[in-house]
Amino acid sequence: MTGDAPPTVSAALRTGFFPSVVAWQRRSGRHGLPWQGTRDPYSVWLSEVMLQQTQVRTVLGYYERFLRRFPDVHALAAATLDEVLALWSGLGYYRRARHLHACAQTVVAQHGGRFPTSAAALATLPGIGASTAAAIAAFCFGERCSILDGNVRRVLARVLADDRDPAHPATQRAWWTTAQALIPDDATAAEMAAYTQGLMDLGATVCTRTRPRCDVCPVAALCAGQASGAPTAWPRRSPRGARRREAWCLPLYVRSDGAWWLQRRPDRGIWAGLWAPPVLAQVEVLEDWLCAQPALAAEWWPAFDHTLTHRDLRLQPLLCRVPTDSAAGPAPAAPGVVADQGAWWSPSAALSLGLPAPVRAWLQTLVSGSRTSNSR
DNA sequence: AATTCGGGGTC
DNA sequence: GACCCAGAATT
Repeated sequence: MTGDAPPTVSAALRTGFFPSVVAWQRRSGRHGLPWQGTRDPYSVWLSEVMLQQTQVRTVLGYYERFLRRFPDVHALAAATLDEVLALWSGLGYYRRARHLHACAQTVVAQHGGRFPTSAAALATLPGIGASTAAAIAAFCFGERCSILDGNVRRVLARVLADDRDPAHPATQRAWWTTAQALIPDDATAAEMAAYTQGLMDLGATVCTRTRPRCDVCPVAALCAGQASGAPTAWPRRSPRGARRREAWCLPLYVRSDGAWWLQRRPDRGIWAGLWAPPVLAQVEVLEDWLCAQPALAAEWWPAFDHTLTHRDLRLQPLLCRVPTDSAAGPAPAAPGVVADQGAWWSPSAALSLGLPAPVRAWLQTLVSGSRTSNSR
């Protein structure tokens, strides 16, 4: 199918897709995930936000830990952002954690601690977009609304043999319309829950990216992609986006009497709100500083790479010691240090903070003493 | 409409 | 490496 018009949903699809997915989910879908088997909007919301752009396997450990610490929306709303970020540390897309916290506070302050019950109302809350709102509304309240995540986009593109660019907004609008049209007017709440889960399960376990298992697919008979014999031709690959840029990143680990100086990163940008050492973008700044203070020894540790969505970071850790009595005192006089945004932390305390993954990895390496430094 | 947000997994 | 993953917010 080509062009900008929404794809026509055939009568066969309109009548057959939904019940096939529902029946298949009940028989062969996933049922044991920790966020299943509940209609508690808080639990469902937490799982949906964690699962945004994140695979189930990655989320599993985080979800249980988070729910133990914050068992309901009131506990989460009463927490500090630092506590939330600490539990989110390593999961990435930290704006999600900030929105999660803000959303909990909004639900408590403006909705009496109860989540809105419609997708439209849910979508007005921080961090809840159209797809997440639909997931919560369908799972918890049986609303007849469709999700449209990466799995569903892939399934739809194949079922419709739709050649349009998945990244194009017009394509997304058309697929929202199609997805909605696949839901019967008389779908029950229980069916909506099974259907929504079934769409996710189908994309995750059957209609996979590289090796779709059309032989066990409940909608294979309705699928134009399968009929073509080459279902992996869809979804069409987007034209290459912007290439990741390389960036040097020189974290300056300042140590004093066993304590580490860490400071909170700005509210915007990479690793927003997390704790990290001062990060220099240019080595010259540090070298000038060191030349002026020959008594301080700086150690250069092996550089390593860390990939983000839009950056190829090349991290060059630097280790610097300052006099032993300063750990209880003021901020070190070092490049990049912002005194009122930082503090000294013991190793164990530091590792309980919200840290960027490479910072956590490096601190752990250092604390465990499994490596020796390259003194210079 | 295009960019900006992490980190980990797969092939 | 390329691509993807239960996307959303911002500009």
